[in-house]
Amino acid sequence: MPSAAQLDDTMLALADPTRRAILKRLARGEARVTELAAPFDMTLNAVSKHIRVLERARLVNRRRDGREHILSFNPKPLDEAAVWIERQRNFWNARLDALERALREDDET
Amino acid sequence: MPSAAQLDDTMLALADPTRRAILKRLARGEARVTELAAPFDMTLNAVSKHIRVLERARLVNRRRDGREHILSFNPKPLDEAAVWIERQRNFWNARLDALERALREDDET
DNA sequence: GGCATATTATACCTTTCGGTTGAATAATAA
DNA sequence: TTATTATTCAACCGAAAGGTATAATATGCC
Repeated sequence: MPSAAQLDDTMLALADPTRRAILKRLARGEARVTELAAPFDMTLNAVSKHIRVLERARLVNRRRDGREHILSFNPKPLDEAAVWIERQRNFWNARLDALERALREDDET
Repeated sequence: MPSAAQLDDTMLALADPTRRAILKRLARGEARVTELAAPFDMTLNAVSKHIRVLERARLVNRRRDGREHILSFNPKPLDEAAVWIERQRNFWNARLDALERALREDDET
């Protein structure tokens, strides 16, 4: 059961194209900060901040190897977000099913 | 193929507990603005703004009936968000599978 | 030691967020 | 017509987002 605050953090982290791109990259394997920053037309500092947002959401873990910080992907919060989304979809579908049932009953009278 | 901007809007809309609660309510059926606002300890105006954010993300549709605005749930952007999340998870799992295969091959030598 | 490299910290700026209050608009009811 | 009800609009506020430039902190290398 993901807390509301955890979902807030996760969704917020996903609500930015730079951060989604970083995650995409990390889903394929670890990387250092500089490597992650390379594709982007912004300061290393800005990317560093984006990484911190991803860390706050626990989507990214940091390990230090000398002066290099090595980032890795943690899918767990993504799972929790997916569960929330799936649940709403289920409620929605259940409602449509009930509506359909009701219409069918109506037909039979 | 959801545009980056569409995903931005969707994720941002989901990154707030009030808006998630509103969506949850709407997944069970339409409601008016006042009805949606009732459970929350904030101004009707604030809720009205949250609804606008949900509309911008196309998660909510508005229909007018006299002076009442009737809001309904649109699951489409939720589907697109789920697809994005699922895709990252797949990349991640593929990577783990490859790692496992590599380890197994190593065993056989 | 001294210099280059990897990364964060701090301070600052502009825009957006989430909320408020108070006024405007539109539709219904008396 | 005059209230009352449903909703938005507009202005404002403090806090956070997303970016910059510059300084600080480690670590690695000669």
